[in-house]
Amino acid sequence: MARPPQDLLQGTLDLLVLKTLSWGPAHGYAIARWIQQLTGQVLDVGEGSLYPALHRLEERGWVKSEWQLSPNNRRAKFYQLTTRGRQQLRTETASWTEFVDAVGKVLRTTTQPT
Amino acid sequence: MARPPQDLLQGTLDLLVLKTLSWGPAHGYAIARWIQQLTGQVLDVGEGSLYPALHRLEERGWVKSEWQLSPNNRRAKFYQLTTRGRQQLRTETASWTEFVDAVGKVLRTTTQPT
DNA sequence: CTCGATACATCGACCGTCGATGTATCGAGC
DNA sequence: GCTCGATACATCGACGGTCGATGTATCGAG
Repeated sequence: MARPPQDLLQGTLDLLVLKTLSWGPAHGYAIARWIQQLTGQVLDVGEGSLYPALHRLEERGWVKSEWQLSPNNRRAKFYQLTTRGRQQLRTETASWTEFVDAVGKVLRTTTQPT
Repeated sequence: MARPPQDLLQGTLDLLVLKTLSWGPAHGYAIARWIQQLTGQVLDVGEGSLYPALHRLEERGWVKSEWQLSPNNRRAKFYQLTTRGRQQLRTETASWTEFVDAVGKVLRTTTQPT
């Protein structure tokens, strides 16, 4: 009933994934675990959300993928940012900041505007 | 193509509306204009999003409505927070903060976690 | 040999957003 | 009187992203 931070994930997943990939190439499973770990379980990216997102990003030309072997000797599809993806990351980061600031303005307001 | 802050509105509209109503009763049209004004046009709450949201909040018992006359002498439905709505506002504000912090953590990270 | 973790993927249901569209009234200006 | 823009409500269908469930397969540990 109480809205968990989960539901806020909307529209932010792409940004999160792009940012994660800016640290270097990675495969999906690792991305999900890093985000979860970094945020202390606050953000839990389900695989059912992540893989579609990854495919979406690839289709838009922001990432490209390549099959490789993970450090654990398992086959894994490694994703890496493209040039356009890097540009997109900048754009989305800026939008995110602008958005958070805007919401912050409303949350900090205590009296009715005239 | 570039994701406008608009698309981030997801899941935040309820919070925004609840907060707006915490300043005192208001009708839908005014809520939309206040948010738009406060954020310098960054957030543009369409009426097609706002009215469903308002009805949703009412159905959940977080706001209640009453027909009255606006200062301009037009009929308008004034919404006001209920006790449970006030509680909900607190909860959602906390979630929002937690979420923003979590995303911030990821955005501020520059190296791959181990 | 089994089990848990790793790793990929797809599917349908669900829900909220958004643009378009419609109605009606008030006050201002001509 | 008339028209027009702003005020104010509302609904609709299309769209898109998220999520839980489910399925597959492999590796290494015990």
